[in-house]
Amino acid sequence: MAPKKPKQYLGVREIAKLAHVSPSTVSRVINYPERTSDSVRERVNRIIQEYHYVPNQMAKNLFSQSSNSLAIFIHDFTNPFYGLLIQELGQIAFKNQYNLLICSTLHNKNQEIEYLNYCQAVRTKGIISIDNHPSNMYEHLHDSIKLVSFDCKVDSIHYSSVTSNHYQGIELLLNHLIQLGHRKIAFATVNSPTMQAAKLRRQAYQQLIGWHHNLPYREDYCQKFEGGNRATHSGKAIIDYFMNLPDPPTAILCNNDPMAIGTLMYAQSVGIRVPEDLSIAGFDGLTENFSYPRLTTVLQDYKKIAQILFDDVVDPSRSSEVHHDIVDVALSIGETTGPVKK
Amino acid sequence: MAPKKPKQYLGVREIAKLAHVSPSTVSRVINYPERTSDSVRERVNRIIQEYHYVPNQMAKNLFSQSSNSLAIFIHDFTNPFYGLLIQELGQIAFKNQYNLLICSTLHNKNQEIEYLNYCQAVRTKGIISIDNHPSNMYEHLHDSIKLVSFDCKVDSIHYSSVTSNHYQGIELLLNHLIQLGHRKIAFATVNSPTMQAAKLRRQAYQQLIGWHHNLPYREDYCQKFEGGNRATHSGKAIIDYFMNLPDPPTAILCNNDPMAIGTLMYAQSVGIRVPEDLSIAGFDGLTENFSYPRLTTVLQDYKKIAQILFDDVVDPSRSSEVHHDIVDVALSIGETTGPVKK
DNA sequence: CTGTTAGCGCCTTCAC
DNA sequence: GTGAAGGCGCTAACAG
Repeated sequence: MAPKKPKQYLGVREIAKLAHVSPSTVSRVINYPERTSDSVRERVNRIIQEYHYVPNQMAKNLFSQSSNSLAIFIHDFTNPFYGLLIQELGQIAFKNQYNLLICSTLHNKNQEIEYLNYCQAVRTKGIISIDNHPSNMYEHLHDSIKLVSFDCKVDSIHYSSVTSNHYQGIELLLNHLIQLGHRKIAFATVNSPTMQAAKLRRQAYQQLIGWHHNLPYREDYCQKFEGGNRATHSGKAIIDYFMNLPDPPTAILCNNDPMAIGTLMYAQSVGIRVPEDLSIAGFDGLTENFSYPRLTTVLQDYKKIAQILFDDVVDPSRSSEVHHDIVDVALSIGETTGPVKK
Repeated sequence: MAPKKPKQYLGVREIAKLAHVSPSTVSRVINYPERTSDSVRERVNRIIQEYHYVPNQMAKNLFSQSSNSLAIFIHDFTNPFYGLLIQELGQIAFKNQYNLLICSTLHNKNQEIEYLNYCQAVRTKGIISIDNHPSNMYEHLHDSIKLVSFDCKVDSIHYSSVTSNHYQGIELLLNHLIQLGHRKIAFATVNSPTMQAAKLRRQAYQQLIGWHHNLPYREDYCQKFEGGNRATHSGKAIIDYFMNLPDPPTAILCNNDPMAIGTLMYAQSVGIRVPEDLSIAGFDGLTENFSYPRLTTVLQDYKKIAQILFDDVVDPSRSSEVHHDIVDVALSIGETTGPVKK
């Protein structure tokens, strides 16, 4: 039979009529083929293919009381690390027959609430909240909706969370720099109060700096700069600020890769040699954030993070209780860090 | 009443019972409040709020025969430009009560087909295909599903498309460079055969180079390098190749911003001054792709693109026929292009 | 192995 | 202005 382009969606009943069977037999052929006779199965399947029958998922959903969907709440879609994470989540979801609903909230509280309502309306299985600001918006969330957050602080008693081991990352960077002889290590953080990851990294720096060879913690070495979309742009401000201090640092840790790359580029453009004059390191670990020379940075294990986020939401053995996972990171030594200048 | 966390989803019937009205009255209060008396409306609304009643969207969908959803087919999620585009699409969709289904296909044909099937199963209103490779997978797509593609070539008779005016972009760049005195202008393209945008940019370069002051088209000035995720990494190869030609160019156009930034960084790291020794320009126009010095590039109008994509799929006055829109671009002159060295 | 029946939760005629 | 009845498309229990 020549395939025909359908003009109108067919239902089980039409297919049943065409195959001279009952609707439930059609349903059975699709869902429990082993419970049907060969002859009937073949006949029905032939009709299904010939007419391009596609079962109405909405009816299935209604019946099963679930939409098999996961919602992703995210603010900044243009952050490539989050892109990678969502892509990975998409793959995992696909394998498990889930689909991903994108709720891009752009820090709009009303939008957040409307999306949240929609998630309940479609009986979403779970919500994965990425880099979302703390909020009490989840208080009326239905029990059947699991919520798990990445890189953000929510009600830790009721909801699970996953985060990279930012502390470990900073420690690895500091160890590396100190081995290279650095003692004057600055930290460029971001001024966004909502980013939990940034806060943790900054705290790790503040705590660890004193424990390594008893370096003094200096206020002037830990400064806030513009982050988010404009992180790379902060490079100029970072160099201008730190290199004009009376006692400038010999190494600068940046809160994330874009900031580090901006810093690197600006340093080079004003004649500061990296790493001969200044060492620079980032945090995130995206292959796309490649630079010349290659950036020393901390790699986050996005695959593992995605898997845990997914399991926390759909795997019954995990989702039944609240977890707070911290995922190991790894140091990636590039060419932007080197021995301190004598 | 103290708000109570629901243990189980309520239906119209429960609400109706609690408010001492019939289910249809509850439905009417929600959908046609003006057709109800004040007293009943208030009473029902009070119960709805008190019990956090959320109408089951799946039942509504089943009844309305539509899921009010749009699917986005995309390969590379980590491209920030596509992130920006999807974010914008998400905003437009939200305003119009649509939701976005993410189908991240990663060049996997089977996955593409399964997603496509799912889209039909949920009676998706439309599919927006971003940077997708040409394929005949759409041939059995149901008539009610509108398809529109961005930056990719599909069956142009049956499906609409939107694309930036790549030709215009290249022309603006070439005019700019020629005004600066450049005559030896190279083009670094990508080796991906599936990217329609790259192909159009390369063709524009090849055609235009001869028309501007009768510059000769030189094979050796138009070369392919690695693109996609590793575009930035191509910087070394680009510089190594072009600058070692017997007659090296004075300006390099790159197919996209990441390539241009990689080229810029590598050039600087090996002591080539930009723009004094070499002019470099990109294409895409993302604020995140900021560099020092600031990159000369072509800005794509992602807001307009998103709006057209959306309208092509849901606006009946547009979606009823096939459109092929080409969106104007703008030149953003930065500091990586300058007068040619004498 | 197959057909009949009922119902998922909602909406919309149609009477009253 | 309100209630009763039927159906959207599918599936699962229950007969045969």
